[in-house]
Amino acid sequence: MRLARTTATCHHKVKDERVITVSSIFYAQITEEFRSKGWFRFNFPPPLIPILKEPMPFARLRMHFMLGLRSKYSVNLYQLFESIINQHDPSIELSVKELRTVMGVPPRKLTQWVHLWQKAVEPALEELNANPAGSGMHIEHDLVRAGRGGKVQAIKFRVQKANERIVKERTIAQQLPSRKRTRVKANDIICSPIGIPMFGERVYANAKKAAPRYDVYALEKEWREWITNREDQTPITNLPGHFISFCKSKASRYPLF
DNA sequence: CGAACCAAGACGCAGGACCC
DNA sequence: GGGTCCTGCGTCTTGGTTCG
Repeated sequence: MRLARTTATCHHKVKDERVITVSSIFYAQITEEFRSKGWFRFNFPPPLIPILKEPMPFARLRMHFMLGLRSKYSVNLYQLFESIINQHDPSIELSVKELRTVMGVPPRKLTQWVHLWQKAVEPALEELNANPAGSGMHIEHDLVRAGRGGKVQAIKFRVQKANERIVKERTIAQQLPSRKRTRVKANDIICSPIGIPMFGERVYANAKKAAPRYDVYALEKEWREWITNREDQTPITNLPGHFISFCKSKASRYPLF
């Protein structure tokens, strides 16, 4: 319940137009019977789905490492670097103003470059580079100068994965099943707490087509009981397809008019 | 509960070097 | 020559923790 009340605010673009989306992170609807059996069914709000499907804004953070960082500026820079490290070109150039925003420097604080550098940027880079095994990365930088005195205009960061991270990611990639062998689409199954997984909206939509006028959720309950109690416990490779066939068979034998 | 302590963060200054 | 940077140092503020 608490999670369902958590809201997300996303700044993104829709057809070259800047949009702010404010939404709950998911909504939940479940019968008392399913709840008593330990099932939890949730759906993502429609405005959030295209945002969640876009992988670029997301990064996998190492929380144990992040929590050990001493400076708030180290934390913010670490999040930035994790967001670009998997890109083809894992580098980013930020103006001083953008750097201040990214690092979360309050307005009218560290206004001189020397202070920003000495007290925020340099200590943060040193902290992240001091433990490449923990951060999983190594960061290099170049200062972009211009004008009299060579005033710093921008800073370019280049992020490299640490060797341990490269080896680990290769190992994980080798352990993943081949995509060609994956018959069930990811959208078809929402979560799998125990036993038979719950289905996504696409499966229910197809089930409604297969069994018009039927309550597909009641059919699902019937199907799950049958699956659980059947004598022949041969594994079913395509559960969503099996459920839809069950609905189709039921509707053809007992059509509702 | 309040004082003492500590670390992080913020800011200032001096002197020298560099760039336009 | 003026503007800016860097290094090094010191001081102050703030927030959190520890201890009596």
